[in-house]
Amino acid sequence: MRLATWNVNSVRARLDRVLAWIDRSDVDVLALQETKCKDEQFPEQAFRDAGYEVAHHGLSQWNGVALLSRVGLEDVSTRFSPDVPAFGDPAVVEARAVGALCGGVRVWSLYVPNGRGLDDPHYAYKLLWLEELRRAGASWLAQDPGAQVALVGDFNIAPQDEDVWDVDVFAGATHVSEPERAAFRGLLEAGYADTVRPFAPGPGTYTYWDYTQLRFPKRQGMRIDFVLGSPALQARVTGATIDREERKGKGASDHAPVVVELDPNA
DNA sequence: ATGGTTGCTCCGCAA
Repeated sequence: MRLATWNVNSVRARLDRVLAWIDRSDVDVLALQETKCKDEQFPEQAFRDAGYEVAHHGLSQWNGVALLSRVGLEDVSTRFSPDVPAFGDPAVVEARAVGALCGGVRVWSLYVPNGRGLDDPHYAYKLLWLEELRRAGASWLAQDPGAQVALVGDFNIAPQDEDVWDVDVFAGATHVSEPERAAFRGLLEAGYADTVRPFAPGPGTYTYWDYTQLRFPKRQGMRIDFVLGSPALQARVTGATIDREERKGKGASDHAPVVVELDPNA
């Protein structure tokens, strides 16, 4: 079974490219982030025609997450906890998570808040959101240590110095701050491992390149998209790739798809 | 040449 995550940065602007990528990547489950549309605007039929069941959660032109699966899509939820932090006035739980049982794996497509700046209210919100995710993730494994759970998506955190092209450039910025990295470590300590890094080690291995400043051709990126797996899921991982090719050319998302191969017999 | 983006929606904001 092939499981992938991809921040597509608008599913409508990139539909042809997403369909083409699905076709050649042969994924069974694809988690999308930043679909940038409401449910009624999501091109559900195009993915159904490609053979996938669809769960989308979008409330506005911002955020938006989806799961596509051709190995079953059951028990869909848009809240990983009853206490997912809300943001704004009025406070709203944003469209940043959708989970479902796909082929025996509980998959969560996650779009972690950006944070914007260390003194921005979005930064505190980001840390709260991550802490609630950690709490929820830990509780699932406390209930069932053998659960196959995948927390996948755009975490908007570069956990290690080598996950950015020049750590000095990010001094005082989000994505690399110690509280964010501690929040990410909290997920690891709860039992979820980075299933991709062993197969795609750094330095210089990234999943995102800013559109500006010619970051992609200069190979100046960030590793901020992850497939975190529970122990039972980790045991099934036989390989992983970051599809850097997909970042090339006209009309590319600023993020590359991240793919994990799972042993079907485990 | 010292810059060089994209998507949404409406001309600013978010990333």
